[in-house]
Amino acid sequence: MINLPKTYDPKRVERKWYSLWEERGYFKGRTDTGKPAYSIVIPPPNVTGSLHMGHALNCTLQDILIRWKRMKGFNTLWLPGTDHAGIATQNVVERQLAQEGKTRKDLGRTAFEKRVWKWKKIAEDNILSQIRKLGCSCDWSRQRFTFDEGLSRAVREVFVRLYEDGLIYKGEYLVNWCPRCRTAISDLEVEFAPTRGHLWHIRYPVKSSDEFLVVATTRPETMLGDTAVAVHPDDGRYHHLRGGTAVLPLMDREIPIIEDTFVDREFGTGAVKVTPGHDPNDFEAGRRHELPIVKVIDEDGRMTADAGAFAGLDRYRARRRVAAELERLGLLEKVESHGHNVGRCQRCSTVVEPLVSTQWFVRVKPLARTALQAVEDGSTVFVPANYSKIYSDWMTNIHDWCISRQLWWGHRIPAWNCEDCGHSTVARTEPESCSRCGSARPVQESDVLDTWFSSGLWPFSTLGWPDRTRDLETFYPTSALVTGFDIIFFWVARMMMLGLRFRGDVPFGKVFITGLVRDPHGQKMSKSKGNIIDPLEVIEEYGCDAVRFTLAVSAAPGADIPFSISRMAGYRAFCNKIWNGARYLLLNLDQGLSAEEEDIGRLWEKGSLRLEDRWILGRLQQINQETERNLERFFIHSASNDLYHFFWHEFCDWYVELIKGRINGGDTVAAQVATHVLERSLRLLHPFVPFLTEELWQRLPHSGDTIMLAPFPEARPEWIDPDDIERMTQLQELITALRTARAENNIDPRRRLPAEFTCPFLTRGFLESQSHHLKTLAQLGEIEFLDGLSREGLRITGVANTTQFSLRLDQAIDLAAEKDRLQRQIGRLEEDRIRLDRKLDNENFVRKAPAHIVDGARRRRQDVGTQLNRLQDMLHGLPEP
RNA sequence: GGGCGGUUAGCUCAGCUGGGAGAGCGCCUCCCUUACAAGGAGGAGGUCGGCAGUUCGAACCUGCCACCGCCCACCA
Repeated sequence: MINLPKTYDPKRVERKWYSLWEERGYFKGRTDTGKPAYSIVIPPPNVTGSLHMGHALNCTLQDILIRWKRMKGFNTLWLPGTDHAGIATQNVVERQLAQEGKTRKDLGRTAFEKRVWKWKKIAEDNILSQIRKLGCSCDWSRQRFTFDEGLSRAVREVFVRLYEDGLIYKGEYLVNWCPRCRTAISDLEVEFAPTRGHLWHIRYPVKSSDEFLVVATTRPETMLGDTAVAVHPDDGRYHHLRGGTAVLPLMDREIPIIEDTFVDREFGTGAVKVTPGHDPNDFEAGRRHELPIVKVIDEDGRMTADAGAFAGLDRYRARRRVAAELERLGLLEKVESHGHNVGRCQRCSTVVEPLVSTQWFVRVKPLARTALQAVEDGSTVFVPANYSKIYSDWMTNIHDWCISRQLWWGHRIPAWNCEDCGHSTVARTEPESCSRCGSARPVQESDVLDTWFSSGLWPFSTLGWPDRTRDLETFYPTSALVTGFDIIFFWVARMMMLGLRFRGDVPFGKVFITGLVRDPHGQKMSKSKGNIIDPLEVIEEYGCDAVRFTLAVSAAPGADIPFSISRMAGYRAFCNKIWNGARYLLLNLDQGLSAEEEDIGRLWEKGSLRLEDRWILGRLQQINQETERNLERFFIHSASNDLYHFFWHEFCDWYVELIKGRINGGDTVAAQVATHVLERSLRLLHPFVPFLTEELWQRLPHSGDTIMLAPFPEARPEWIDPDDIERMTQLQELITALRTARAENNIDPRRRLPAEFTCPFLTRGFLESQSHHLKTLAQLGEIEFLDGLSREGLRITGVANTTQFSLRLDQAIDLAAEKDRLQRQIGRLEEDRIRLDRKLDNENFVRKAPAHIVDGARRRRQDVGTQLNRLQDMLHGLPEP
């Protein structure tokens, strides 16, 4: 006897199967097969901590795709790995050090790097075990890390080639600087937030005049670095000052009054102080007008020696002091409250300081052109499609990318600076001498690369590039990328540019953009709100398959996902339902029964199948087709939802209930069909709920070692018979109407009631053939078919489609309630009748609408008429209360 | 300042190519019927944000408006 517990126990099952799958090498991609490849590279999680719900969603979706394609016979590869995440990881470790009262400088670079590597190991082990707990079928033999030996080689190769092609340059420019992280960051790493501040109006004396030029600024401390005042060339108010000079207060520096169209005449006084050293606009203006740059704020956010009396002060302190000093001198005209955007460091929220420094940049325009083209011509397709516009807009307006970081954790820039002539020699390996002056004293650049530089290579660096490997040949370009909208620019765009540049082909054919996983009320999950749901905790409590299914069914493309615990409980129940549906069949099955497609085909041809068999087989084919279609277009929410409904509410609720009598009577046909449908359903469900389906599949008759490698079912459209499905629907509606009538009259569900039916001739034949089902599922006794219903005795009555029924009672019912029920039903039908009449009376509708729509309306109108007549009849037939 | 998305049942959301408004959870009634109480049967609940237009027909297409959210942008 088969021993299956009454409820599904995920823990036991999950432990068992994952290690077996992995040990047997089922996850491995191959290079020695003629099968078409389907590959995905994981968006590598940062080694900063543990996985959150977003990762769980992302991984689940990828695993669904990979498992599906694997079953479809593709040579699949899902390549896992992690990201060294430069600045983010360095910050994590620095925080740990701070707990010990230390800074990274106390350790020194080498010891600090060692410390980060130690942490990396811990975080990575943790992350990888979490990915395994999610059931992900990654090829662990190909696991990569953005900072491992091979990938570092790829990074150097790319850097050198870009440099040689003139696409990387070093120079002194204004960059975004984080004074806390003490590094330059890219434009993307600055997050702007509306902030309430002030607008200081400052009087700049005009040289050789009593006049003042009033400028407005939100950052008075930067005035110390002003090297001009700008007005609009068409601004009549200032024409008399053309070519003039202003005297910078506090510094007593003479600065020119320049004219430039970047000035907005409407804003403030129409005169702008120009600080090329600390403002992006002013920097540009400074270059146009060849203005000197005075750097008054340093890398720590303190005032430099060039800030005169304010040197050494923190920038905010300096702001207050400058304002106070101006006030004292009567040069502060007014201070207004002012709202504006302030940029902060993405990693630490410190207010970013624009300052001039020497950095390395990628000239991205040439790269962006190809990357733009590839999306326009459909080589890479975004799902949902509207993201391609967001991508294109960004690519079109792209600025050069600052790639150097003054950090310790990351790929050292492969450039060696000459101690003698200052030249940078860029090379794949350490050069013996300076490439310009030949000096033997080149020292490697201490800066590291932006972490996205290495992740931008991920789709090919992980496959062995720059070597020409079988892996590259087989799996590049990858098939799909699954990722969040938040890293389209950071990551997707860079991969597109670099993939096209170095592989001559897009890195992926499809980009599936997922939304944000939110808390059950649609709020963003965050530590401060305390509403974080830990994937591991819910897996522990509800089982991996329930968590996966919840994520899958919620994942409408591009939409955010409120992760609902109550919903997950519902899907855990679904897992249990699958378990018990299978359990029922297994407990009642003959061992050795064969339920392969050919067996069912023979039964079909011999005509041994009954209506319910043909119906469920037809529905299975339809669901199979739909699942395929939906997965193909990344409608994972629809695919999973359809399967849910089919398995539970069609297979279990109807089919299994319909055949119980046959099963008890030893009908092997029913057993075969049921087993077949179950086995196919498990395969269809496997990508979504891998553990449960494997566990059950192993107990069913089949060939093969694992459901993972069993073929994904292919629909047989010839098994879809619309007539069967239509008739079955009618039967279901009648049974439901009978149940409703009983329930609403509070009839004991166990009591069998004798029934009379009146219906059209054709329906009668059909119902007679299905009367056993009516008896079982609606708890009926004797059934009679009459031309008109008799009226004697106590009865409850009802109607479904064209069939009228009457159930004889031997107990009193609440006549008022029954009357009320009939009237409600009549009311609803009356509304339908009016609506349909209006439609059909409309000549235009009849003339212009497609024939099948008009026919459908006519048929419905007829049915509604019949039902109404019958209900009226019944209502009048009710005895007075 | 530009761009994108959303507004559907008490809650959270589906609704594909325009043609009888759906799911899960919650709520109410009945039932522990030997697959499953993490279950079964039934029920209540919606002017599909507003207005206008296109159409025989609009939750769906178009325009305007309102509110919410997101992204991008150098307004001192």
